[in-house]
Amino acid sequence: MAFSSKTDYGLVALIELGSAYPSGGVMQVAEIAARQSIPDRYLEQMLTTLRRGGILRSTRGPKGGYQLMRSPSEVLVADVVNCLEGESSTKDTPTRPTAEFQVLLELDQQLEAARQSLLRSTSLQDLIDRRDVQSQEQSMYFI
Amino acid sequence: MAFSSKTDYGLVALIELGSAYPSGGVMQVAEIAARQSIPDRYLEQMLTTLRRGGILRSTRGPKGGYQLMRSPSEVLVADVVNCLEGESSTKDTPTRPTAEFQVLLELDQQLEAARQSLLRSTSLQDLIDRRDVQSQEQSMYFI
DNA sequence: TGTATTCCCAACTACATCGGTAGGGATTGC
DNA sequence: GCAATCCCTACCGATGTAGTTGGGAATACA
Repeated sequence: MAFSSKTDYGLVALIELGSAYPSGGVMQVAEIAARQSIPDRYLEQMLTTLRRGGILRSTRGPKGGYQLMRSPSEVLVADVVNCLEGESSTKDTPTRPTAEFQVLLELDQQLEAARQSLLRSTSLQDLIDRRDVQSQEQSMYFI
Repeated sequence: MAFSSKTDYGLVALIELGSAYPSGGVMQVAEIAARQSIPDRYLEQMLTTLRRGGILRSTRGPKGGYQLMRSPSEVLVADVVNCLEGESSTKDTPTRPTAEFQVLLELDQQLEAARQSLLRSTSLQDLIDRRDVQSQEQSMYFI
């Protein structure tokens, strides 16, 4: 049960922006899209959503772009995921009648709680660190 | 992030069959479907899948029906969920190139592991017990 | 002031999946 | 033989996913 492509794209974009954060931290859609080989006009939509969600700020015109509102360690993966996949509106459970369905509802809430707990315990900075560790390991093969 | 209706229907059907297990434990599709108010011709498909998955056994003809292959405490919710939603084949990750996507893949595997862990720690008998406890609580209101 | 650059907003499309319906066949008990 | 039951497979409409596209509005810079 993977993330949707929206969520994936949004997260990798934020990893890029988070990596740039210490040094100014402004990047343009086209730049991020090129580095990650994803469609730029599509990525634009995710960044717009993240801006509306208070995670990014944008500047228009030449030399414009996007940057993080907070530092990478203050952005939780849960924030991002909820922002990006909360999108498709408003499906509250139609509440099936029987006790059996009720039990499944509880089980489902248990699963969702576990998921949120993991997502809340991971920050953007954690993802950046993992990427850096991994890149390091990768380069070891060439020694 | 709820279960699909297939998974829901399959699980409630198994709760019904599990409750009947001590006393013979044969029930017919139409019977289960009526008790849970779900479309019988649709439920048929889920029970077929569960039979192919080795969770149910079936008998045809008059007085036929379905029954559990193992006792409810030997059937894990993980078995059922994997059987029912493993269905729609063939989606192996197209393996995105960058290190950033790799990190997301790991995170996703972490989430999936947590989910499976919870589903593996819950048996059909557990669900039956929870339903019974809940029905008990429900009836307390009428004292 | 003009113009290129960048983000902004919204509509449109192709395709897959979901939830369900439907037709007809195979087995079995009576 | 015949009715009950499961079995297999095709089909269908609605919804969601993964984009594409067509413009508009702000801004740096000449």
